[in-house]
Amino acid sequence: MSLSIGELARRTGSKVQTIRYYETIGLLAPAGRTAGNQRRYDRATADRLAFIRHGRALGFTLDEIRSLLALSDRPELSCEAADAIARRRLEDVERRIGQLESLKSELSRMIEQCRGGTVADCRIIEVVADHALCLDEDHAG
Amino acid sequence: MSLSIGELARRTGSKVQTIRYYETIGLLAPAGRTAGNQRRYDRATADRLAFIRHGRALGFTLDEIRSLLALSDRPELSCEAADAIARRRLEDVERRIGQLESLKSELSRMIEQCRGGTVADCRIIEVVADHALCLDEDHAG
DNA sequence: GGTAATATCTACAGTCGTTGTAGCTTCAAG
DNA sequence: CTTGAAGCTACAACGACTGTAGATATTACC
Repeated sequence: MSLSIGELARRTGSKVQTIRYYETIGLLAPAGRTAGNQRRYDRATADRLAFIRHGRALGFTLDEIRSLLALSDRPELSCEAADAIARRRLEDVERRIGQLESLKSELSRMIEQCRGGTVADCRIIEVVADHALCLDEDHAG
Repeated sequence: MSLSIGELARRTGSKVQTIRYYETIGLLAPAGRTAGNQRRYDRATADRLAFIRHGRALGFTLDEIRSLLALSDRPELSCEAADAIARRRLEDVERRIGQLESLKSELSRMIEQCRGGTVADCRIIEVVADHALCLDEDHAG
């Protein structure tokens, strides 16, 4: 099984440039080349890329993914490190959800109070202008 | 009332560079200068900056803030446009919350199933490696 | 007035994770 | 043999800052 970069992109839902980018930052090893200098990929690289893309979809940074990949190459190690990375990510996600919930209620309230009319009495402009009109102080993103 | 850039930064919770950045992209007008070429700010600019920072905290992009600022300068106009911008932002926030909730449950499930041990049987690595192990297909970026 | 610490100035590079572009070469199909 | 798609490299752009280097200005204190 030998894939061109385009096919690999299609199968993993990546863009061609993204794959090349992963190579330049060392997340993927330099691909083998055809006589005409085009990259060819094997199964292992395709799996690795799928891992990366799925990690991204789960919200991990490329650095975290780098660590997870390093771990997955050392199956005999304790998975403590992987656990820590995932927990850190989860905390991040929870914090972000909290922030967004507070934004959501602020925005909803602004929109609800906007009864059309002119900018002069627009609640939206007013609230953005004056933080003190906010219910929640917590939206410091 | 005439503020140095540092004092303005302190009062609005911005960084000095951020204020200069807003000037270079035209979000703030070029500031007046002292004889020694240092920027000085009046009340109006401080208010404008507070508007921008609060808009950012509410999740608006700088382009949206630009529009909101333009509107706030034209109080006689209908506030329909401001309403539309806020609604768009709210939809965005709600979509983002949905995504993050799905990530959150995926991550929690991964962590919960990780019982220590070695990487070889680590649920976290396994799930990142194989999308098919996910409950929810929906965490696409 | 002198000096030292702090603040400000400009200009530019770096962050993160891509995405887009320009100007080539290579490949596959008809 | 030609055409068009796909690949190549190298580099710039995105958004919204943040950091750095090296020069100048201001302020506080003696």
